[in-house]
Amino acid sequence: MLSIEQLKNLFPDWEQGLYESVLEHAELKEANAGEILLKKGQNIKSAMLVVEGTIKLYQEDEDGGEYFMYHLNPGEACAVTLVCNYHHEQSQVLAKAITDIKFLAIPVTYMEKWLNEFKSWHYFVIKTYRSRYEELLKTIHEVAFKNMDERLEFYIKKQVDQFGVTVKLTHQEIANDLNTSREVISRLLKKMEHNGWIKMNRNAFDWIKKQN
Amino acid sequence: MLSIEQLKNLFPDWEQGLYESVLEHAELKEANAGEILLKKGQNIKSAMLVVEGTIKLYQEDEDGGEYFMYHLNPGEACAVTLVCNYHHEQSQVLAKAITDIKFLAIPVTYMEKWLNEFKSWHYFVIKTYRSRYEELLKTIHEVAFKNMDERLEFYIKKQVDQFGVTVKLTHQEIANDLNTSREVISRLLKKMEHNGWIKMNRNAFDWIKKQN
DNA sequence: TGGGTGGTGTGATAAATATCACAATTTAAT
DNA sequence: ATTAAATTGTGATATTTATCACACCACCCA
Repeated sequence: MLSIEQLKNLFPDWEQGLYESVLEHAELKEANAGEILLKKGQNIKSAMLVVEGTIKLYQEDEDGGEYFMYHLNPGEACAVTLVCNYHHEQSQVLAKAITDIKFLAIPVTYMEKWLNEFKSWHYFVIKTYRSRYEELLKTIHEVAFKNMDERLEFYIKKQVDQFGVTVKLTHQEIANDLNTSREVISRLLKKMEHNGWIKMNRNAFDWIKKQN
Repeated sequence: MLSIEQLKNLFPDWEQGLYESVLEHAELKEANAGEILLKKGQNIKSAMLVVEGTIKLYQEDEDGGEYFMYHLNPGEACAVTLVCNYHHEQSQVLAKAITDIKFLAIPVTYMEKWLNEFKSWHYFVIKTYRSRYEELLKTIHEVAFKNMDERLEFYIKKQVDQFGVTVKLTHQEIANDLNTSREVISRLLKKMEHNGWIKMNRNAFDWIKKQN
């Protein structure tokens, strides 16, 4: 299990009692890069708090299409699984481990209990929802108003923020995340290379565009 | 001002003290159909709880494009304005009165105070965020995966749920809400008419498609 | 009653993206 | 080293949506 100091580093705004209750009742789980942590339609039985690694949240179409929404990092919670007051909630989204990860799984019963006991848990839940709500707003803005070239740039920048200037993704993987085809991404990346925005390698490229 | 009974009807899950505090500190405001209640980039100084009428939440592009997200009805709160703990938050979205409306404006200072005093306010805020988060998920699903014909059907159904089977909107208004052009909507509606899904009139049409 | 005005219909064309086909290249495996 | 698999490049074509141009029609109103 985690030490209370580790918990405090990850979640600095909590109350003392909350740390103790988390240590007592949450389960520390691990998953490997590539594992699906949350399927569409799956019943939610515990909340997920990221301890280590990165999780990707995305939507899935009936025909297998995907659309990337945002990443979850250590110290963040999966809003979808914070189903206070709602039992038997079904997930509308997918969560996949991008790296090897560790996370705390909190049974829904305790999530509700803590709402009554810990103010800091309340704030944490609200803060989580608010920040994810804002991520979704950005996603809608992109997909509703922008063409693929701009959406690709937006996507790459998120990858760069997350993992650094070397983006280790194949064209196909990017195309999946943006619900388009590999050819489209290949052509747009080639154009970015001509413009001097990226330096391409096999299975990866570097983002070298100077901002403004 | 409202009576405490009206408040209880609108927000049945609150504590007694919360009703009283709302009556004391919230301002009951009115607005006419068509009025913009929240502009993009506007500083949020009070939360909006709908008492009467319907509010439309949508996003705006830099080039004037729009995209409809969801409606707010009596008993619901605008998630964007529930900026607990965050001061000087800027709105990323627009809110417009679709009908004449009445709403309660709650100063941010009280919103935070109530988080400490009333459990039911906490639940209300969390519930609000959760339901709006889910609306945004649906919106992303439509705009990321569906063609305009399906998005139009999805849109019309939301209008029907809100205002009944007679949709009183011009093709241009629908086109604005879906960030497309009037011609596209006209042609798709014509197709729906041929398929027997709608009966068209001037400035309005009836949704007559039988479900499944 | 005869213009406006706003709403709708529709063809022609352009632009963005999707899809198909296949070549070329790099890496991994034997 | 040689083959197989994965990745990328690229032309051709189809589909979807956007844009332009203009006709037509209903309704208000001076």
